[in-house]
Amino acid sequence: MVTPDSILLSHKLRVTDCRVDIIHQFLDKQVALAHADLEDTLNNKFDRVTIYRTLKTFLDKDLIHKVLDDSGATKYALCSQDDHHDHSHEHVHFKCEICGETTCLESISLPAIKLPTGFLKKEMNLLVQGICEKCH
Amino acid sequence: MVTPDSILLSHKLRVTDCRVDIIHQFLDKQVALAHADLEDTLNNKFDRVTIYRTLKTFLDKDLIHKVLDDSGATKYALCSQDDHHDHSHEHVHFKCEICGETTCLESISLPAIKLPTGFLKKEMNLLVQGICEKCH
DNA sequence: GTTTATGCAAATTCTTTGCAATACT
DNA sequence: AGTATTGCAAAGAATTTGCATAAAC
Repeated sequence: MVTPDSILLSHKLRVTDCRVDIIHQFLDKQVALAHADLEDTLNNKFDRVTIYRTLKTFLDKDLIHKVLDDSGATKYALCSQDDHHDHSHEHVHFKCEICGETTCLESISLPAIKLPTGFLKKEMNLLVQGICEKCH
Repeated sequence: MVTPDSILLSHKLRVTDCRVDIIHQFLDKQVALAHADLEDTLNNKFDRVTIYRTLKTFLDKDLIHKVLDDSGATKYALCSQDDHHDHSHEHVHFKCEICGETTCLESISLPAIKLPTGFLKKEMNLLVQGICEKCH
């Protein structure tokens, strides 16, 4: 079973309140979160700086990844905990222009893209924008 | 022929030095530019604030569009000046992780994506990251 | 002449850094 | 006990706002 503690331990990170709470947020809400979202939800339980540092640590340890967004704010989402070995970052995300939420569309796979000669592909991110089921 | 002046006039914007210079940058370099890039290149010719406001105006008038980037900096590129009518924003961009440049791959078209029920697609952006021809 | 854009100053917001105190293993 | 994490203060970037001056039409 996937819990904040098991995620932290498997990534060789110490179990602290702040880290557990932040992972909880990602597990609960199945949407991408920005620093400000976490600050709001955890309402002053932790210092703003601690949240910044926690996100950076998670990013370094490949526990979360950045989610593209055109709003200017950097958003993050949990990396899939299954494929620890092949660290494929092929993501399809959907951003609703009404509620602003970004959801990860795990079910959809990215089609192959043929790049011009000389270009080497390492990672692909597809962001679809429109209106989500809830706001429809 | 596409000139800064013609672009400005067709978008019902006044022709000013700052606007002309910024459009020149976009036409010259065929890569996405951030505010800081423009500030550097135009080296103190215009106030930092004026560049911010110019970018916002261009964005509002659909003269430029945001280009997705995971670095945190907001990047922009000219909208294609041909299809003024069908304002399709289907973009494929390539970001080199060595030089950091983002190029618009006009030649590549985006494959169709089938969204789950209830989702309405309006815009799609594909960002491919890797190593570009120059840095190869 | 009227309207819009610019420059400057200053206010906000966002993010990072240093260091002592605290919590984790 | 030893190492990593947190909170606080403060510094540094990035972005926005107000207002008087200057430029465009």
